[in-house]
Amino acid sequence: MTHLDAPPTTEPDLLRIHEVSAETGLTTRTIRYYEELGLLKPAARSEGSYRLFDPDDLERLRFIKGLRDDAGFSLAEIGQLLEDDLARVRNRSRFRSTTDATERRAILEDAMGRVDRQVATLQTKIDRLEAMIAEAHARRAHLENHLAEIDAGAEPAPHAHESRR
Amino acid sequence: MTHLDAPPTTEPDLLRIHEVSAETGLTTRTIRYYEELGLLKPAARSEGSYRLFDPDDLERLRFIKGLRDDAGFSLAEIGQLLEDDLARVRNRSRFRSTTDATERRAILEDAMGRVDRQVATLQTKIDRLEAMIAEAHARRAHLENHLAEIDAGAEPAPHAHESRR
DNA sequence: TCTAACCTTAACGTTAACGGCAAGGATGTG
DNA sequence: CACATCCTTGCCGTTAACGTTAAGGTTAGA
Repeated sequence: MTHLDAPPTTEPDLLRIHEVSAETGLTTRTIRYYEELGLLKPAARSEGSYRLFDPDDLERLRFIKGLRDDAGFSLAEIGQLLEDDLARVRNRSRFRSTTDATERRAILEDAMGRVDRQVATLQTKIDRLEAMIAEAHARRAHLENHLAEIDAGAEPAPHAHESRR
Repeated sequence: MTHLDAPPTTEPDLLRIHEVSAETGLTTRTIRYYEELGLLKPAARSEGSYRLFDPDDLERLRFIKGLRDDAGFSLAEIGQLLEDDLARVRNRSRFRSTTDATERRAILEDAMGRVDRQVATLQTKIDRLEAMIAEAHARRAHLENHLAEIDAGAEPAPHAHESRR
């Protein structure tokens, strides 16, 4: 077992691809594939061209996974959503490179607009899902109605099949 | 006691695949593919083995499309959700074939359970999406915080965030 | 009846999203 | 320094979800 801590010589907490895989639950192949698609930037490379990932990259990968698994977005759609995120990261350096309050304001407001768009996209999906739930509830109510009729103990009206929806 | 309806010798409003396609926005190939996967039953066939669809089939296809596009479920997952729906349709004939109130109750309660499971599945997805929205709101709040600092005057507090690179 | 427009099955092609090698270089540990 | 592990870049294989002919049967209208 190694007893010396990693001395903070230069950059700390940079992970190699296998550790990132264990951390995110994505396979190394998938991570490389996402980079190939442009969803991720290499973060950094070691002397021997090993990929090195920082915490921001992990967050980004988890975000991608969430959009993919939980939201069911395609990688193309995720690419759109991440274009926003990517611009946000680029804005960080721009942000630090200026002290002009007006420009900083503009950058921040731009970033906020991007986040708002992400939220709107997700909200649209939620709305549709809720509409489907509402339909399901309608079906359920219909069944409950039948049940009540039976409990009332009689043959109900002819019920000429479904009417309009 | 109930007098019989007019004999439905020939069922009306049965659509052919192209009309169904126009009606649902799915291609004919897709509709046949869904049947091939078992997501849909042929409804009926003409003398020359043309597929004929009734209104229930249209509803089912729209439901499938909603699960696919809006909810982002795979066709395999949709198959699971529809197993419930399919059983529901089968139950209809069983339902009509009995007059035993107890059995009718059982069938209806079973159907309600299936609907409830569909709702739960959809709700799970909504919950995850809302969690992602919450994260986005957190990012937004962070940005707003920065903005407030700028508006309050130049250099803000040290800000022990992860601003170190 | 004849034909244009629709339908059938069968089979091969395509794209997205990876999985799985293979050949060779990089790293760290005894 | 030797060796076991990692990593790299290809490149081919696979599955899902269709698209696209091809070859031929069916329907409805003039």
